[in-house]
Amino acid sequence: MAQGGGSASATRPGKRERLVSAARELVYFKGIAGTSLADIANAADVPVGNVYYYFKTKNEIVGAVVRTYEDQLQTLVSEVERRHQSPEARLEAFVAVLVEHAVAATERYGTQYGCPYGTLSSELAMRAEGPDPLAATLMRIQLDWTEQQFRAMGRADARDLAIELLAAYQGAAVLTSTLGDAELLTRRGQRLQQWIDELAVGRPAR
Amino acid sequence: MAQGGGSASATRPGKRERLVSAARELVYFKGIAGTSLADIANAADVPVGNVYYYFKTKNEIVGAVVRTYEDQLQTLVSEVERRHQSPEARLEAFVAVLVEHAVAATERYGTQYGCPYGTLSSELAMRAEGPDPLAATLMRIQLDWTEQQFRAMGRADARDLAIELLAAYQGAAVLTSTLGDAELLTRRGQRLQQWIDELAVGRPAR
DNA sequence: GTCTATAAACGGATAGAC
DNA sequence: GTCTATCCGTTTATAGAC
Repeated sequence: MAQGGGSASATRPGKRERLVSAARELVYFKGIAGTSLADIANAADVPVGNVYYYFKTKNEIVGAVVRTYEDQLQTLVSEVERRHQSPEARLEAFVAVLVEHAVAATERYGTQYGCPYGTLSSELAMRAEGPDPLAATLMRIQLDWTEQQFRAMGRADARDLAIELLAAYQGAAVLTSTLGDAELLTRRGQRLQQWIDELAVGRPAR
Repeated sequence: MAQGGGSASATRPGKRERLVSAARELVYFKGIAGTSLADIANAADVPVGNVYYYFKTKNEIVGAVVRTYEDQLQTLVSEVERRHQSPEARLEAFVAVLVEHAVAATERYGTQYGCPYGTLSSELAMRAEGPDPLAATLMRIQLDWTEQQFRAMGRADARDLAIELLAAYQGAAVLTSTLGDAELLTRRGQRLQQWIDELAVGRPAR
């Protein structure tokens, strides 16, 4: 299968990586359905038909993009765990990074976009007939890790809190992109961090 | 323009209404991009090419769908205001209806779908170049009404609370559809109502 | 006013030359 | 292993018959 899988030590950028990278960007901005293979190939500076040498189907490219996000999330939480000791500090840092990413995308381009994980997962869930495991993965990774932090804080309702936190962030991202208000996400992120703080201080059951 | 606009007293179902109704359903389940004019015409029992007699373009149909949702939201809040006096009761009823709608859609079909307003608005925001007023309308209507209720409760931070409430609901809808967990939305809805209760009781600033 | 037939463009995907 | 040329289905949209 071509020249090495994903994170292998390649000798150069590699067309496969370029394709996935371009696909990720385009899918984030225009959605899966709104992104054609020609768009991807064009953005990656790869001949159109040549795409099929690296991926047998469009869905396979989307799968690779999801895989990229999985890795990114894994790296993200590892980094957060390395830099912060307490679960509450880790959660706050996690929220901060998510918000930063979205804001960074906004500054690079004109309009306001939502959470990459959320929009991609939503579209995957919609295009699938029944429940789609691929659509759930990214959310579940975040959910599991967040729950773990709340549990480390001694919360018995860790799962519910994890759902509450992620839902709050995802919803804020939706409002941000639909209203086109970049500041909304930042403000909501700060309030979420405040909420985490309050949970950490005491108030056992809420 | 054919036989009467929207809510006029027509003599029969009418093809235009059938088209919009079919479009609304399909767009909810498959998204705008995932729904073709042939799908819509087929579901509405209208010849494919004939669609263009009623709508000049696909975007126009989508616009009509959005318009439908606007009316539905207007009816919804009017009904809620008629049935409930206190702002907190109104907010709780509003949340209850939103959750009910999503759950009803789940029971009619197999899989779990998100909030119709949210998914549609998100897709509209994504397909537009710059900020899209159409994408913002549905959210803004809900936001304004919700803010109004919080203000009636004497909250100075009414706008922030409105954003918090809607974001919490939208996020729960995203998680629900991506995880395929129907119960999640119901549970989150109950917690939101509880939260509204607590705000009503006292705790002025939070 | 209603519908059929069809155009024009684009999408994903393939065969096969280099 | 890399790229070109192309096929075929689908999609939006139109022209024009009834």
